[in-house]
Amino acid sequence: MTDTAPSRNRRPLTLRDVSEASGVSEMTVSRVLRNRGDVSQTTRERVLEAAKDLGYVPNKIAGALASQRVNLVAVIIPSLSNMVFPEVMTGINEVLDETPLQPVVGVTNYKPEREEKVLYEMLSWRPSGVIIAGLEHSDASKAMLKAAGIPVVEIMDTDGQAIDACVGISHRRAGRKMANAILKAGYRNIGFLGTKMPLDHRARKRFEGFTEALAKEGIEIVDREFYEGGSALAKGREMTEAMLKRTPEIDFLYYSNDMIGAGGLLYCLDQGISVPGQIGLAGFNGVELLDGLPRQLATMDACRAEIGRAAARIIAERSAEDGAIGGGERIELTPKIQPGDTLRRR
Amino acid sequence: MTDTAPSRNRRPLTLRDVSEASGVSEMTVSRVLRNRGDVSQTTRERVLEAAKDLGYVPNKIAGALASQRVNLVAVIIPSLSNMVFPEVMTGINEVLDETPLQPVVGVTNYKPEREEKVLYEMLSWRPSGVIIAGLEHSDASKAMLKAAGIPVVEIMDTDGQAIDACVGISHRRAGRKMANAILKAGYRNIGFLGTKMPLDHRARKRFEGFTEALAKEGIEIVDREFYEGGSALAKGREMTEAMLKRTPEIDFLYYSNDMIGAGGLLYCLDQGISVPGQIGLAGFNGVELLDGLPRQLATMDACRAEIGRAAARIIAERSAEDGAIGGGERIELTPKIQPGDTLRRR
DNA sequence: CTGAAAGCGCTAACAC
DNA sequence: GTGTTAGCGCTTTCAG
Repeated sequence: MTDTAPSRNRRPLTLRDVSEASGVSEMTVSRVLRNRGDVSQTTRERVLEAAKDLGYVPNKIAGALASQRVNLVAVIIPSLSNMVFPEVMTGINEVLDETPLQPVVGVTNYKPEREEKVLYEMLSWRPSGVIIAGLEHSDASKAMLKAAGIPVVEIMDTDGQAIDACVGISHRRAGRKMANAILKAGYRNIGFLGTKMPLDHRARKRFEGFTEALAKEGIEIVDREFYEGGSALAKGREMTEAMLKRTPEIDFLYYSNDMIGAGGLLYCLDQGISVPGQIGLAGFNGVELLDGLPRQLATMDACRAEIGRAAARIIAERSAEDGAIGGGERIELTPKIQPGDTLRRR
Repeated sequence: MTDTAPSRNRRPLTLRDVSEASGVSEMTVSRVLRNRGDVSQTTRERVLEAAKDLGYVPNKIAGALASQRVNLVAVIIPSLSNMVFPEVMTGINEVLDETPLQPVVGVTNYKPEREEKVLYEMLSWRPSGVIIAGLEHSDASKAMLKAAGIPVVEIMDTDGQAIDACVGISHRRAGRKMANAILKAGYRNIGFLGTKMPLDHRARKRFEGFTEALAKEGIEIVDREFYEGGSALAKGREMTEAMLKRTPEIDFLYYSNDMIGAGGLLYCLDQGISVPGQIGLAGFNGVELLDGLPRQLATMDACRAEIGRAAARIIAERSAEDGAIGGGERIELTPKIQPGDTLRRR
């Protein structure tokens, strides 16, 4: 803090510093640093060396203001601790890495008011595009997205009205598909276990599609249970135990995600319940994380990485064609059932 | 795309638009929107209404350039799919939510050259501070961090020389501690299972501390195995099987993370191996995710959330006192052993 | 191939 | 309380 204090509050270097150090005009320095326009080999080298010597880092704020171009893509998702969104991010990164675009993520914790705030904050940096999870947003959020004048891709879900482009799966259809597979396998006394989150619209839609398809065959869920908080694995265990004790005639358990499903599976194995003979089980998501359990849980791949890739591609393409908006692309992917070892085969 | 095409390439609204719409000077509009300085109640309302009507979103780029202030904190981490970094993020968010600061995350995938690129990219937005995982960085990265003139907090690890501030645990000490606990429990034929990643310095340091403490008691690891890629749970199973077949005298398996440890645990239970009697097991990280397994794996809490909180606090404090740099705070947290059910008690 | 001038949209620092 | 004047550090545009 005294004699050897690190240079504090040092003025950051500017183009002008590089210009003076290299004896080349600011403009030419700028051209060299951006690889724009023709610059002679000699000046180029001189500039590069000066910049490196000084440790110059360009100021993107100024650059963005001057060029009216910001190579940022806002990515707005509900959660990171979910295992599903990191995979979406991977897909997004994969595509954006090939472009000048950079993702910036914001997390909403499934709260509309947080989404609104995060969105406002991100839009105020004037990104080149927005990738946002879900089709349900507050009116204010929708208004902002429409007014932003940049490409908007809503991801994960296709059941509803998109603002602009949209990439995802139909969760309603996914629920129906699983219901039909379960019925076809001969199960009839079905219990449902899910999260309490009323704002997880995709889980809700899966549930709706599920019950709807059962209803079509004149079947109703015999029991249901919802949880919140805590370790999903442990919760899956507890809920399964509670439900099986309460409703012993159950022969199938449908879980709204793989983690609680895995908990249930472990419980059943512990109890010596025969799976999938006595009881069948299924989850949702296809999380690779769980490969390695004693049995492979039946599940459905949510196409996470592909959703990320497709969304990023849309932004990248439109951004290349000068930020055209309103393309309205709609990509519905088709999740496949992975029967694993917990869904009886007929 | 034709008649009802959404307004494309609309010029974004500026302060001037709000100024004109409300009949108040740009400066006053700016004051209202930032809650700065005294503005009469009437004009304030008039401005707010105009801004809302128009759907004005301030341009932070221009604001940041003019004020030389950017309320962004760069957070640079190796991975998101790890379960450990999301928890660090949670801690960071918790603290920054109370401040005007906003985290922006960059992911390096454990690659120094990517770290360099991500860092450069982020620094070029002139953030108020940097939180970066690890103490090992390329020379260029170190130079950038030193030259940036902003608070830098290196997190997760304290074994080494920090650039500025530092918050974490000593992984070497953590490794030693676990080794001593294992020896004290009476195990002598110890195998190690870890990741192949040579760039995961923290795993490496744990391993070093571990073998060092064993050596002090004249003991050497009897076998070791490293993996890469794939589902950690499945890999843990496979590696464990391979090692136990190869080296049947083993009585303890130390895993470099909880996921492979859990795989090993499941394998042992499958095989009817008595845990922790016949074989003891331990992992590292204390991932809550795994609560709910048939047995609780012995592990060590890495203090992830607290690390995030402490790091964010340092940035927030220094940022409040005008971005002072070189504070050099050093916070070493002490991870505790959670013996769970897989470490014999004496 | 290189340079000079004029902003980008906002805010700091003053006047009034 | 409110308005005016200069920039912030870069890039665009146009002239050489």
